[in-house]
Amino acid sequence: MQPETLNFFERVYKVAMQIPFGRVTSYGAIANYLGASRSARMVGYAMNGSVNKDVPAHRVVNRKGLLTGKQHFGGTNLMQQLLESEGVQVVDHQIQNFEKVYWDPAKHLDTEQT
DNA sequence: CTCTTGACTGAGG
DNA sequence: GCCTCAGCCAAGA
Repeated sequence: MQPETLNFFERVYKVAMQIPFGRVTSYGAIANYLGASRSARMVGYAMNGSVNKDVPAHRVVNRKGLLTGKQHFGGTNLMQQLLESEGVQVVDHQIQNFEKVYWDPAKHLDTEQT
């Protein structure tokens, strides 16, 4: 279990940082992994401060594979370029082969996270 | 304590 | 298949 000493945001950061290279996930997936499947919005909200951290927020998109948060990356196509740099094809803010690059933390990670 | 906001999701038209 | 409405939940003022 996660120690409540860490805020909801901190938990999101940890999971996001564990996203493998060239892979992406959805807010709901992270929220579900944290046991807060209803708090998907909170995940994105938390990412707001993750930009300045070691959290690859660009690997986190909504359930449609759309780069909804690209706006928060400076208002440019930075987020898209970052994903393409990792081998993720992105067209018009939308991830191609989303099912292939999709990565579910609850499915690949364990309950333990350092 | 109450109200507002938000990088979401699912259901309905 | 696209658009709109409502629900959920945590943090900040």
